[in-house]
Amino acid sequence: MTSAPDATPPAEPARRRRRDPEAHRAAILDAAREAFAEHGYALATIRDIARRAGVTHGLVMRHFTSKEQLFLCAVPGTRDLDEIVAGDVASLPERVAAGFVARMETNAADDPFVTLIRSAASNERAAIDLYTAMRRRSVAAYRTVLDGDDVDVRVELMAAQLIGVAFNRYIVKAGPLAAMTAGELTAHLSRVLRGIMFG
Amino acid sequence: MTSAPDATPPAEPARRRRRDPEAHRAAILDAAREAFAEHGYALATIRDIARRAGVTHGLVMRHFTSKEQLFLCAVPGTRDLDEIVAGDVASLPERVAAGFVARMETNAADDPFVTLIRSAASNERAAIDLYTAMRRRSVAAYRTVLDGDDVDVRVELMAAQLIGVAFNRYIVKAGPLAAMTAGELTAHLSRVLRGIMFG
DNA sequence: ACAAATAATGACCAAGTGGTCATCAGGGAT
DNA sequence: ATCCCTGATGACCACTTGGTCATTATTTGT
Repeated sequence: MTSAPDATPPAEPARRRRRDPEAHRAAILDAAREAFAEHGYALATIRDIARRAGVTHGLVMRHFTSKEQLFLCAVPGTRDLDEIVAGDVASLPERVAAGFVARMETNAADDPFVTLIRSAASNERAAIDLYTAMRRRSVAAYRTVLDGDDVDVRVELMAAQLIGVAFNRYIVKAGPLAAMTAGELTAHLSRVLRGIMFG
Repeated sequence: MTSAPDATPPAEPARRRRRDPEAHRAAILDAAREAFAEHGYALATIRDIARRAGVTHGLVMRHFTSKEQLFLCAVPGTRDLDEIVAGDVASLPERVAAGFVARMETNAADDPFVTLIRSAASNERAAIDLYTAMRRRSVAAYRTVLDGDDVDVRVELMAAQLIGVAFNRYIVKAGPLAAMTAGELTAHLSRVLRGIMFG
């Protein structure tokens, strides 16, 4: 019976069992956002998430029932797009570019955009659904200020550009797009998005 | 008619052990290309590849030593880009768009482009390396016909556009970009690429 | 002070992974 | 025919995964 769980590693020998469901739940969600963005849905593991949150993987299951549920709870939809879109149409490309870069630059580490790109690779239903919902919402937002029957296509082409840029700069992190400054990126993106939107 | 021509009974009870290393090697490579494109590096499994190739997973290991080796052998670099690039610069965007769409449309199922996008999501060294090599080669090809100090950036922005489009149309397979015909896609892509390249 | 309620744990499970290896069998050379 | 090299197999290994559940420890109500 040497079932000693772990012979007191130097750090914390008497780690008292905390009892605080709300805090734990929040910690798990944060950890999940991080892990899912870092590895994508399929490759992120519940145990790793539990470790980051400082709890056991059993507790994660207790709170969220399944990996898919956790994913759905942790990864939010797109935020603040409406604010960016609102305004005069002429400068829309600049606002979109600036908004995108600002958002990604401050914390690409657990941005849903990155998460969904990484996750969609695995054909996981949950990820595809979230991605679809996100796209639908984007198109709807743009529709409030743009018109024309090919708005959808143009919005989609802009989204494609952003996906590609995100892929290179924030996922693969190599090449010219990853090397340039945020300002330069914004400038290039403004020009390209303008071309897509109004070209 | 009434007598069943039992050339191939539903299940093969006496599956004789074939001995044909070259054919098997080729079959494994084909199966690997397919599987890696379908699931990405991390999520593709050697056993599944073996199954598709009609051999045992032990044989796959025997031929390729490791999953990473198999990946490197199976996923080739970009082909035929030089031919597309060669020609008058004025119509480059159209040729690139048409070449891209033609290639993806005929067999996106095991295109290295899709494979690398799906694989890079998992931060796998082998995938990242292949992707980097592919990008380097692309830039080199374009450099033979274009000049200017921001060629690299423009090429990268075009690549980003193609990645985004590939992501929507051939990976997620949803939305306007997935719904339109190949011809329409080519037209849109021509316009957008032209804007990126010469805008 | 005690007991009921329940948050948290950790042992456990079946399934699946990449990788190893003793063994077997096909077929060319003799 | 026979031998023997080696292509091919499948049992096996250590490990990881998502998920379950009996136990244990901590609050809270009384």
